[in-house]
Amino acid sequence: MRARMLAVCLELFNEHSFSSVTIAQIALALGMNEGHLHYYFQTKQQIVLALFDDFERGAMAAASHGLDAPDRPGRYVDYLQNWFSLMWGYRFVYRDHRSLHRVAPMLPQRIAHIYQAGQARLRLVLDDMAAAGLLVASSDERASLMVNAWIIASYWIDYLTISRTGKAISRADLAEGIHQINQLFAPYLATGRAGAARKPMAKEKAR
Amino acid sequence: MRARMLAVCLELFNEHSFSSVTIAQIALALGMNEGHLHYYFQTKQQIVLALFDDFERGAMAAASHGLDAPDRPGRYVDYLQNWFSLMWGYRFVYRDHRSLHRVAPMLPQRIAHIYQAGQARLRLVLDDMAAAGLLVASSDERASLMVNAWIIASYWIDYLTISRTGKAISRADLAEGIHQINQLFAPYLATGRAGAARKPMAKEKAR
DNA sequence: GTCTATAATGAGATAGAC
DNA sequence: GTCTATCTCATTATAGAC
Repeated sequence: MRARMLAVCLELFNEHSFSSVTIAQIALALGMNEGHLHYYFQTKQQIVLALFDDFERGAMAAASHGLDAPDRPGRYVDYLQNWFSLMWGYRFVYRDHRSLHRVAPMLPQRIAHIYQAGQARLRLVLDDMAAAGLLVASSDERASLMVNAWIIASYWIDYLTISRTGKAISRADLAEGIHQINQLFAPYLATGRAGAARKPMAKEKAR
Repeated sequence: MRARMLAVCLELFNEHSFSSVTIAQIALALGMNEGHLHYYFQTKQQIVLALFDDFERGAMAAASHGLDAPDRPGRYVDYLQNWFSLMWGYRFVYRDHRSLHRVAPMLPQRIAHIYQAGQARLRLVLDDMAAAGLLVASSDERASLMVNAWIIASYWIDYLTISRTGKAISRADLAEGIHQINQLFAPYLATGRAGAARKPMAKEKAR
């Protein structure tokens, strides 16, 4: 039962927003009484914390995805898609983190922690790629790339939502975001259209 | 009087957030009575609309900044700093646009419009730079660069705020954001450290 | 113009019958 | 477990005296 309730809440929060979805609306969607909902979750905070636990687990898993197979080809693509997929599934966390903050003041710290862990892992992926000769970028360049990639990925959905006012966006629109990230890396890729034009210099060492 | 009130509101909204700052707090900061505040602005919507008008004007001005002197050296730097400065001055608009939406449902459209206009102008700047030989990037590459630059710029403050939980961020932290944008363009710059490594190919035409 | 009530909402949460 | 009724609380907005 709890699982179904959380699934419905996730759906509603993602589709609308955390603050605009009231307990009454959740109860309605569940076909249960408003008061009865409090039988399972006393407060709205408990709902959001339960959902956030799932998100946190997913984020940690996505961040570590493929760390065991550093030089598998296509790992980079998998990694990106995995990450975008998670962000789509829990887009309310990104979009509404300020209203979440209001009802669950401990979340910002946990979000910051996820950011740190995720960015550290992403950095490792880039370092691996550099070591494998797939990416030609200095340590500083990799640092900038990592931050820029992180920002574009994290805010892609929000950016799209604002740009296309009115029109709803779908999971399919993530592809465009992935394309933007690819374009970010293109100049540094050892293979590929744009990267071909850039010859690594002697002073640029992989590590 | 209205001007002073708006200045105080802007300050409060930027510092805290639109939704968490109540009419009572605004009145307190102004040293006036809560009821009396409604004498100047009947609703909170009117306050936010007045502030948004200013932001909109600023945004349009910043977007057009230097369009008349296409090839002035340093124009690019000016443009960026101007834009970041505006975003800092009205950061509550970026940060709290969802709560603004709630009280002023017409804002999303106006924000989308500003995005469109701003992005179109930014695209012109990049085209100018390409035409002047400062930027070596195909039309597609410029399109991607524009979007990525827009996203990084628009969300830099939010990104920092989340990353550095607890610690307040200041106007000085914008420099780092500008650095990230510069790094984004670096591989495509005809001059500059990273760009030096990238030789333009014959098939890459400026336009 | 300025203030003191006070109304009007809208939401989350609780008590207690069944 | 499920429902009805109610409480509390914050916040915006209004009415009207001065």
